[in-house]
Amino acid sequence: MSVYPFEKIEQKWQRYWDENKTFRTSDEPDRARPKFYVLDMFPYPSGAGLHVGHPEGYTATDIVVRYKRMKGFNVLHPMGWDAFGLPAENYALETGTHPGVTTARNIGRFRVQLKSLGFSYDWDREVATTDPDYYRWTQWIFLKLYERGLAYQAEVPVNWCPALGTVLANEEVVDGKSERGGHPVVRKPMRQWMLRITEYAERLLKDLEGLDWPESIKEMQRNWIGRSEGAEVDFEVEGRPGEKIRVYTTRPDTLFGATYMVLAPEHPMVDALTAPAQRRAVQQYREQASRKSDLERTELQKVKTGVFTGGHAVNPVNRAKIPIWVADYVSISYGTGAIMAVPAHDQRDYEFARQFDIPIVEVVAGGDIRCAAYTGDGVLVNSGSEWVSINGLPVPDAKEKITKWLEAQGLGCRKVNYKLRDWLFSRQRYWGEPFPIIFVEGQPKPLSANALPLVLPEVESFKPSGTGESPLATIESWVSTTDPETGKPARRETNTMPQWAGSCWYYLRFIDPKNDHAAVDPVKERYWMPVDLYVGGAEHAVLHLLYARFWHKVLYDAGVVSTPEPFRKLVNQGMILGEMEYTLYRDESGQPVTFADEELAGKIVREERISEDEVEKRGDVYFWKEQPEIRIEARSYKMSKSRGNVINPDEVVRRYGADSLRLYEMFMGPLEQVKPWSMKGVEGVHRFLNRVWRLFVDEAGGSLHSEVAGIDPSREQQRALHVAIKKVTEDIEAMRFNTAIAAMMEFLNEAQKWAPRPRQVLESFILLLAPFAPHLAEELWQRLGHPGSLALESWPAVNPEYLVEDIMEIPVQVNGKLRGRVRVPAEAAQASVLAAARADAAILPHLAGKTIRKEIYVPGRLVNLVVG
RNA sequence: GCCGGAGUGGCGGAAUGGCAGACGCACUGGACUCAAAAUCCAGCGCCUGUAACGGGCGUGAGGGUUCGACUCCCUCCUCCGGCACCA
Repeated sequence: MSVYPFEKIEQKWQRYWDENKTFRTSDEPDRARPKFYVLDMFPYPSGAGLHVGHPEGYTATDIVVRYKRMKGFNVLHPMGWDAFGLPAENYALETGTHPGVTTARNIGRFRVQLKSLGFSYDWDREVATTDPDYYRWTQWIFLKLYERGLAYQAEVPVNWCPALGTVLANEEVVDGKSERGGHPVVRKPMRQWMLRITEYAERLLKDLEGLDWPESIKEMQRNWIGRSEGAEVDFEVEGRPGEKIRVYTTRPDTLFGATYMVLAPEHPMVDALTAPAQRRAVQQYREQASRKSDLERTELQKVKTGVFTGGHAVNPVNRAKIPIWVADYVSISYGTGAIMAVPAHDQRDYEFARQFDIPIVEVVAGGDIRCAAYTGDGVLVNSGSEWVSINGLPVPDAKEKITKWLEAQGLGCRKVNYKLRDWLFSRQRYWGEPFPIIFVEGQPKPLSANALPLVLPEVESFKPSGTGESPLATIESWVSTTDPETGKPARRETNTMPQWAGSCWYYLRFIDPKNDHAAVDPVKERYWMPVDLYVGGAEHAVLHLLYARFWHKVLYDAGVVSTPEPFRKLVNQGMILGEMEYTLYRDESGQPVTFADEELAGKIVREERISEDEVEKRGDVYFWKEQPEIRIEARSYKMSKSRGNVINPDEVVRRYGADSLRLYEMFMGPLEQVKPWSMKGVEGVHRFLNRVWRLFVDEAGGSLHSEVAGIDPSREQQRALHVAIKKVTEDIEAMRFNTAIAAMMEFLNEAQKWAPRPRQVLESFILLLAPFAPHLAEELWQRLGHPGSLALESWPAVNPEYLVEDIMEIPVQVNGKLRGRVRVPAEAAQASVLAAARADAAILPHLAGKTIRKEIYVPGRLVNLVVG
């Protein structure tokens, strides 16, 4: 049961902050104060409303922001909406409701929910990616990309669903069928816009080094970019003088071990190389491959497939003739689309060679190629010819020598490759930013910047056009236009931009959200950038963060922004799982069974939720108390509607208040970690807030508690306070919110014993609590007699003088085992501490009859006596 | 398969070379109450002996470094996340 009127207090202060614009950040840069820009990943305003994962990161940043404000920083902390996207469009398809209507409704709900949690955003800076005043500048940035040759068109396969008459996003395709309806999906090439992110691959890779990001995220980006060093080598084609096949390899040292060559099925030279006898087989194979999606190609990896073309290539190092195969384990989009296959030293080539009985020649000693490919280091063997030899060299030297030789002979060259592909930047959808492009006589032409925004037109129906084009293609009056320069007839681009576009630069717009002359004012940009702290989910580890970095670098090159990287420090909050669940399994006859056995047997089992006290743990395993031989599955699951374990933050706020929700989410454990929800845990922190309330307010709830007095605090009281100040300050700086809260709980446990309670100490404590539970803190601050908000009060400073104790208790170990403790004055010297330890009653028996061989004293921490 | 991260009481977690289990939850006992809830007080890793009070074991497993290891090094196991024919 609650004693403190959190509902009244929270509404009161939310209204106060709103009306007084307490958290408004001035439009003009404030050079007198250091700036601090804290950004949350803005949400997609879904119809389901906020889930408990949102407030996790948002509370963390809010604590940092409120703390920094009190520390005297000029803080920027904005919020907005990533509002384009598929769900609204799909909803429009089902109900006929305009996505703009749905989006506005959802934004309204999200805003109310976020405000109800007391986050200190500057709401005057709110932006939505769907607002024409916003996407005008998204389109403008696209023009910058286009001008710089970074946007181009290409024919690219899409997921085409004939039954739905539309193109589907990858996540809408499940096992080759449409997610909605289960209709077959095929791959069909369509004209698309691409962004040349590959041009920035090297910089995107290199600039990761200087970022204060989690190592795992940097590593994921590095893997995604996938830089490799190697060589391109030209192979002549036998019987076709002058024609060459270029391959890419990271192992030029193994050239002498190349026993065949593989071309991707889509390789342009396949036809020319195919011998008449093989033509049928090759054609059939290529057709088959073209129908497979990338996923199928890789998922059927158990058995490698391929077909011999009948043609041969000539190995440039020894003039050996090797057969040319076509196989789909080689991809056209990486390297040159052709490889030299060295089965002895490449796992994939090894499998293929085994499959088709192709010779395997060892060229690096160290493995046993009869059993497996050897990819390790070693010394080169079998690697000489009358033209060149690398025998006897270790792998790195062999690479170097052969590459130099190839370059000198004009047969090849050093080459760096990336796994990163260009970014497919168009979608055949309505609810996205229109491209500021028209086609005049079939040629693309950018609109001029002052023609922006190109507003999304109203449309009769959100049904797909049926041709695979976006619904925009059906609005002839919009598509058909004239070139404003020449007056010639023109047609508009009907593709729209992907959802990533708007989120690629929103952090810049927050700096200057109302500017209608520029995306962002350069003076303000230089003041605020880079973002000092960016918090969001790890699901955006690669795509959003890589795309945003790419755009940022383009804008940097274009002189629009002043920093090469947008986000200085990045933190990922961990997912919040549902409550712990204990599951008992029963077979068809209702008999309880141990879940692991039944899973293996593949039998049908029925799940039954049971409560925690029906379960007992033995070792690492949980058992059912009723039948102790039956094992129970104990784990927590991702929250999902279907599992019915979703926690609604509104409900938590209603029952315990926003401060309790905030505090609980921070108290659960380290921010970055995955952790299960526990309603009991919410009650725990709620009790803590109640106790804080009762420290200040009497039973009747009206006035200040009579024990709160303007007296001088004792040394012990000062000490309790300053220990808390130190811990909370350090923990906020390091974003260890769970231990900061624990420190405040420890303080409260002490302070509850005090009567009377010195007001000065209590006031400092309220300031410590304020970033975590701002509503309660504001209310108590006011009741202590302060007019207005505490948001800009100074953060309490630690006085180290209060941290030292007069007497310290030093644990004493004998041979590393704790045997007692001695109490000595704080300033005691090593010799006297050791003497006290040796003389201690608890220690003496352990020293009896033994010699002290070594004495260790860690000042203020511990004594260890080594005896023998 | 490869790359990251993590394994600590009944549960969430704390301690990053120096007293393992802070803080919270759950649980047990007590106070208050006609009673219950709330609140307050006390206890709470496991085993073991006991009169006060000890002793042994213990941070996924095994080994190593050190006066001393949850913490550092090596090998292995399990779980989570990401990538997966990238030549």
